[in-house]
Amino acid sequence: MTTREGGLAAARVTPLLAGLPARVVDLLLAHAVIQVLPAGTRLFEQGESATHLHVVLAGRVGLVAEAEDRGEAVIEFFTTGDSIIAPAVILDLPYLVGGRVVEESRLLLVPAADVRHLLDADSAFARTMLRELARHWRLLVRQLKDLKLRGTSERLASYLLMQDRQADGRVRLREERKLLAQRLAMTPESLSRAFATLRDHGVTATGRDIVLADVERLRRHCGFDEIR
Amino acid sequence: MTTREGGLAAARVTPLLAGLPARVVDLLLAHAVIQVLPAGTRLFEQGESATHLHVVLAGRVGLVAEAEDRGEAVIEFFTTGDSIIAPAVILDLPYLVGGRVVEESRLLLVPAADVRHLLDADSAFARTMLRELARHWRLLVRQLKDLKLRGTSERLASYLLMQDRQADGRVRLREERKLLAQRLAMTPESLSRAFATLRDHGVTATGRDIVLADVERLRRHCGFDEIR
DNA sequence: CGGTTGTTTGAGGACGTTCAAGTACTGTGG
DNA sequence: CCACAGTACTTGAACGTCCTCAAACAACCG
Repeated sequence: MTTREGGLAAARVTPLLAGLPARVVDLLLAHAVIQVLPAGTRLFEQGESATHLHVVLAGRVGLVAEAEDRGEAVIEFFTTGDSIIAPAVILDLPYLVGGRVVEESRLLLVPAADVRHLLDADSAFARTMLRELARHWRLLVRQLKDLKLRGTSERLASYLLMQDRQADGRVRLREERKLLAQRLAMTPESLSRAFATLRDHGVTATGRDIVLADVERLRRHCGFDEIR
Repeated sequence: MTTREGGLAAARVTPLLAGLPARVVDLLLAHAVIQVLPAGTRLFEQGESATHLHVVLAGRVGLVAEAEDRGEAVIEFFTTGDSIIAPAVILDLPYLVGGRVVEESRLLLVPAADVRHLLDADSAFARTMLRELARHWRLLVRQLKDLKLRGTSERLASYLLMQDRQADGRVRLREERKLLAQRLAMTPESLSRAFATLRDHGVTATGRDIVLADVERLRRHCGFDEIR
């Protein structure tokens, strides 16, 4: 499904484009395409050369790593406002990971060459992208900390606390548990047991709705980082 | 130990600064400082607010995560030409990780405010930084793949292959094994056993000098990614 | 040369995976 | 609206990997 004009107007309010001069945005959108894709769609595969910058306008996508005989692992999920695989586009290198639609999503696809050109030509765009990359860099570092320092139930707790943006103790999982398990570097079985463990720490799960009754306790359980 | 002028001249040939107009470099170096620091020096701690961009002019530094009762983990090592913790500086957020000197190093410290100012003012600098961040982003993604998809000896193999820049099968470890173990998310004991396992795959270790007799075999052992 | 620190090896145990059932959802057609 | 199929999730038991603890050995440094 491919729309132009109509959808492109909506793309202009994306954090990535919002602050930019109209002239620049026009150049970026000149050859851009909007796609609305169902869950499960494979956007690109690792090893392919970077053809487009993908911007998530709505929905949820995941970056997926695979190795022979070792199955798949989710590197990270991205949502509304995130641009993904910018590094491959910037460096003009093949994708290190594959892209998968986790939940029906509306995506903006900007040709890689256009992105590279505008990054050079427009410093406001470069600045915005820089901040975006810096933010994502910290996401990955936080995840590495979790993997290297914490066990399964602690990683789950850390993830849930992270998702609780409003800090009201209510989290809605936007991915199926199999994928969440792959993101958290454990099997679905271990994820299930991790949830069981967290029940003793005030976490109740009803389907995809999670309630964190005692956020403070959870933080203590996983040694949560205040640092955003 | 703090030097100015003399050392600052040498800093101009750093990849980060080399391609930039002299006027910009002058601004960056105006309040910058060069420090030569011995192994073990703690550069900054996680949670502190970002005061300086650190550029490694020579030597080796590590980013270290710590959590109570869980010890320390090395997120990544950086060497000559790398700038570290740029994300914290760019976003003006506290460091997510601590900085440690792994091997005596010469560092360039640029005040965070100067960096942010120049990032806004000079698009060439922004572009350089963007590429640097993109490169580092891919380093972290590669590491996440290793952690999520591979076992101990495979992670070690992957690391050794990565260090073998000239692809001649000769690697010199630039960090003590305890730190390498922390970077690879395993104990020193497990690292030792991982080396033992790799002996059967043509890896001989004499102190810090490693010889990879059969690179092809090693790649197969760990499902090595060609993707740079 | 003795003390300190780093590395290896072994034994036992914890955590997480695998394999195998069983239970609960979800959506579809009758 | 219910029956049913297919999928997702949970639970249990056995296993394996990696960690912990402990000791021996090697390397380094004053």
